[in-house]
Amino acid sequence: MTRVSIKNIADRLGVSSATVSLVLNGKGEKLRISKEVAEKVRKIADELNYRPNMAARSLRTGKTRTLGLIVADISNPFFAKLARYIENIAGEKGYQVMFGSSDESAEKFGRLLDLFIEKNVDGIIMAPPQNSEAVVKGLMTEKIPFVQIDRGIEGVPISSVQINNELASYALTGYLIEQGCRKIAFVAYNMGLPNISKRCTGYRKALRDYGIEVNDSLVRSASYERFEEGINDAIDELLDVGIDSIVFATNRVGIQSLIHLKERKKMTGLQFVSIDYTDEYALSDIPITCIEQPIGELGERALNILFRYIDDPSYNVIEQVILQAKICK
Amino acid sequence: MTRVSIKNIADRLGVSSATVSLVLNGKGEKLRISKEVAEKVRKIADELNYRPNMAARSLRTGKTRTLGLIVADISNPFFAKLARYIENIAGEKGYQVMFGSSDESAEKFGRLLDLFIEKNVDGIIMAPPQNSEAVVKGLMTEKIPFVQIDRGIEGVPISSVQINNELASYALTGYLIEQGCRKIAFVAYNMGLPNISKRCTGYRKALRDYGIEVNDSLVRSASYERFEEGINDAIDELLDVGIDSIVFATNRVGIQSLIHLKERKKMTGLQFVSIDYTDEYALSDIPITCIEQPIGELGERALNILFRYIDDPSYNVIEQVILQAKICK
DNA sequence: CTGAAAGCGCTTACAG
DNA sequence: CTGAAAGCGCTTACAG
Repeated sequence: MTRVSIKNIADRLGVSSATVSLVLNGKGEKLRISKEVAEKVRKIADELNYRPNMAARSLRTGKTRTLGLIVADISNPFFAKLARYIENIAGEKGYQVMFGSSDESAEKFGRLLDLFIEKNVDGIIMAPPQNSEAVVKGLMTEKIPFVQIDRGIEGVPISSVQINNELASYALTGYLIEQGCRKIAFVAYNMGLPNISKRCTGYRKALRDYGIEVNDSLVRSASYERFEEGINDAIDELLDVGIDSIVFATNRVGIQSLIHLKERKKMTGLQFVSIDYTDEYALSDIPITCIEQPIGELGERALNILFRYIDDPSYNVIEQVILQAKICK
Repeated sequence: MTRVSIKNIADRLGVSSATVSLVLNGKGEKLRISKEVAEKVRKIADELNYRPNMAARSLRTGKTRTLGLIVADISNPFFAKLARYIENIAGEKGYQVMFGSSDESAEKFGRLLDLFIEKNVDGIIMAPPQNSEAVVKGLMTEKIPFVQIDRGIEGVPISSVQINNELASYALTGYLIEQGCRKIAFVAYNMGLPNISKRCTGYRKALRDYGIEVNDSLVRSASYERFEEGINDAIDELLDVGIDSIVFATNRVGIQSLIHLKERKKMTGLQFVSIDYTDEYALSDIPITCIEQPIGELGERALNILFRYIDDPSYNVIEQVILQAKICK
């Protein structure tokens, strides 16, 4: 049983497929198709359970009503929540979302980009990994609109939506200092990512501004690929060096660090702050001060920009949005 | 600058577009296109940065190399992880994934299904919500293959992959009883979902088998729509009734319950078990015994079945897979 | 070894 | 008010 097409409906009614198409696309009124014909078309389309074939429509119109979303890892709660917001907003406009996880690999990222382009997505939201400058710049020569989220390639005019990473980290570090901490560690992953590196800058700046010397051995980073071991090693080494507090660059970093500290029974006497808030922190007995990212607003802003590009191909203003993220206790 | 097509390449080389298509699809050898021509085609395709237009290919072949995934909520860690496994396995076979969240609403679920069908996805993985029997049965008349995951419409022959929900719950409840608990509560959401209802059955059965009377006032359920309030109310009421332990039907239920209990400072003296393991539990100070779902295997099994349907349209065996999930401490 | 042609299902200017 | 026709970019049997 093959799917019913516009032509099937047209044949059944003895009208042309153009008529059917116009009616079904709500352009019947404007192009003065008679009410009776329109009614018959709609009725039979309904009866036959007609579903438009988007491949055909896309081929004709060049539009797919599909967006591509490339994150580092869809199973990371931050990106999962972001995906959900994006799905909702896109859905309201009649768009579906295709997703892909880059695992912070520029190669994988590039492959996903190619696939999404081949599938003619109307626009792309992406968190570009390290070393993806060339790939992203290449994308600029395609006609497909895109917006960066959570991070942005440095020094390149591409729209992006992110939080004020430096200030977030600065505020958290300052908070620790005011609590009396002096041996403050900074734990992160993939330090080359622009957002992470800014978080590190904010940490360093806060120390300097408060007259505390920056000790590079207190700045640790795991790699994405060997994440758990990397974090565990970092924590072990920091404990050896001697610290009184830690700034976690992301929730994933914080959770793994706390899990390891708990296993080693070394939670006491340390203070923690973290960028990102998660339920894990709420349930943990260690008080931890967080910067909660406005994930909904990140998604909304990014999609607003993207849809503006999509809806008006002549619109070429670059918007780099930086949201302020505040400490929540 | 419009995208380069097969025809552009053909014109450039003075060959037919058929030749180009064959070469680019690796069928040049078999259909004996000369090595020289093939080489030239590949070279120029590369130079011009040719990208196939999938809309055109799909229209012709009827295939999109895209799968649809419908979960309850992509931001729920269980589904987010599932999505990641599905993405990986699909990706290896050259498929992309489009996702949608039903919010446990049959209407929304039906709409997502329609959209995915119109977009010609090659197959669908789905966690059907309550009251979606009619919609799912309707899908059976379409030619598009699909597999249920995490749950399955009861009494209908459709492939599904899920854990042994009843046994999981039975084991957890039995564990509590053996620890000496007698006033054991069961907290869930949307009790009408087949997987949740089975978890409840397992709980009841364990109590009976151990000779403990089932007290219906200890069985509580929140709705998906008013989740937090529902759980909080359930916990409050249970505390009033008096309990010594709780079986959490899912991690989301468990986390919200624990957050509320913690706020009310009522953690002590209670024992907890939960279906699903999460980092939240690991970091919480309350010992909690879990059934960890084999999410990777769920995804892998579901995709294996789905791809078998996709790759061989004549294959029509229905597979209902039930994985055993064991207690992990 | 390669080309000409049909056709997938739609949309849209054009003609009447 | 409606139809005939072209064309989006591909693939694939067919012919030579």
